[in-house]
Amino acid sequence: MSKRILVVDDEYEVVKLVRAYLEEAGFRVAVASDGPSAVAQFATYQPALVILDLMLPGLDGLEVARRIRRGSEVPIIMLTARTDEADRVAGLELGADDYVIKPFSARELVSRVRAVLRRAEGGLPKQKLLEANEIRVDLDKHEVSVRGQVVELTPMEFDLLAFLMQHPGRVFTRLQLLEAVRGAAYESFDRSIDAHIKRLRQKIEHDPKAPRYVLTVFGVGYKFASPRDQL
Amino acid sequence: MSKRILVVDDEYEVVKLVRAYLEEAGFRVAVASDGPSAVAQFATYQPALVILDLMLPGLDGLEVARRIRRGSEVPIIMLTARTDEADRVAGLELGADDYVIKPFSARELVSRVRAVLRRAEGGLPKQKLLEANEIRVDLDKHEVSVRGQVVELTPMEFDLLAFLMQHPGRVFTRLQLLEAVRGAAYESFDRSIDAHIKRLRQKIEHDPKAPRYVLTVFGVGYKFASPRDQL
DNA sequence: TCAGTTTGTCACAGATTCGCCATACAGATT
DNA sequence: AATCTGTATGGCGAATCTGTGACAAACTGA
Repeated sequence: MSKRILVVDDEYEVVKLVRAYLEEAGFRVAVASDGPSAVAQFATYQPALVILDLMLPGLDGLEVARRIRRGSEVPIIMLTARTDEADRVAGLELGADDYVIKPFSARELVSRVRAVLRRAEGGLPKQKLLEANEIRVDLDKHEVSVRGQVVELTPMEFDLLAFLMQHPGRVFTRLQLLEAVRGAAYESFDRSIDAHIKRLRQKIEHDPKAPRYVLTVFGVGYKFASPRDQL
Repeated sequence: MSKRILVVDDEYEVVKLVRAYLEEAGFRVAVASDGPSAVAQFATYQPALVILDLMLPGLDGLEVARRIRRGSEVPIIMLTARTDEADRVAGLELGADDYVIKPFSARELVSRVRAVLRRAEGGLPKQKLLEANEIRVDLDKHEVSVRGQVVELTPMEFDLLAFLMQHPGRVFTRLQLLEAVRGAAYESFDRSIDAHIKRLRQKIEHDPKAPRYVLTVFGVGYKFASPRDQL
């Protein structure tokens, strides 16, 4: 009972490669090369997962995602261009389960497919709401609130907070944070993280001078307070 | 215990730059400028990762990759020209783990190297929790607790403790400890270790005067008590 | 284009940690 | 016991790390 996967991309070479890898990994694969046929294929083929290029002729990739989401909770992995921050955010807002930045390695793609499927069938309801005491992050709505008050964060601030909250207690170096939030292609010095942390604290901490959530680990980096710490 | 990386490229300037960045990032680097010597170097040097230019004189880069793959699962990062979609795809088919498009930023390359290595070794479950009786060290959270009580350590103290606990029972000289904790070429008086040990004991030992965990080996150095000793 | 955001960088102040010294203590050697 | 070598400790200035405000650059959306 191998799983079915729908691959939507208009570059023949990419499709061929991805298909080969996925089939080798034991999946059954269907392919669509444009938006309308993707939607059609999805309806008839009922895949367990969709891999979707955001750049499509005809119907835009985001639009395809929207239509699929309209009637299904199927996991979606987005393929995006390296630079396209805006698309990435938009994709996540639509509930993409993961995204892979082009150019990607086929190996990596397969391992992400496995990871996403594992998560999906693990019965774990997708974690789209991060909470810690009085702070709430809604990944779907891309919205943060503190004590019920909605707080406006910049993309960088939001990504930082979301990432840290997904690993409470764990310490990350500035480089790790840059990489997590900006991908491998970042071009800035790691101290720029300090500035973002500062701005973030000013927006979500009650007393930014004595932070309770976004904590500094001297000589290492930053972490989100683990539940115990917040007491 | 820094990782070895093999860089294969025929452009001297590129190699020089990449090597400088990688070494600064703490890797050891070997270089080859053509296919045959790349294969030879790979065999003798046994790197943890290979960075491979697809455009090589003599033996083609793809061929090099094929030969390396024949006997090894070592991660490979390909360097490709921007335009060459076909090569890119071919490279991935051979199981390259990532590829970087020329011209690339050296910084990006380094961070991709880190990412690929992290993924590669991520497979093996690594010991991220060190325990000994009542002392617990969580490497991820960068947190130490004694009898459930969290203890604040400075970076030096934390690194020392973590290192010693990873080799319980084994004795290290002060110089070895300095090197392990501060990296190879570190100049400082090895007696400074004494001070760190002292402060460490005061934080984690029940009776710092009669330590049970961080033990002195007279005339040699220090060790973490082996399980037997702690009884 | 232009105004308003967002982000990156710099410089400096404040906080923390480290290296090292002087000295006291402990273990080895005769 | 006397002596010598090695280790522990307290403390202080130097070195390192972080927080912050200011400003410039990059980016967005009208």
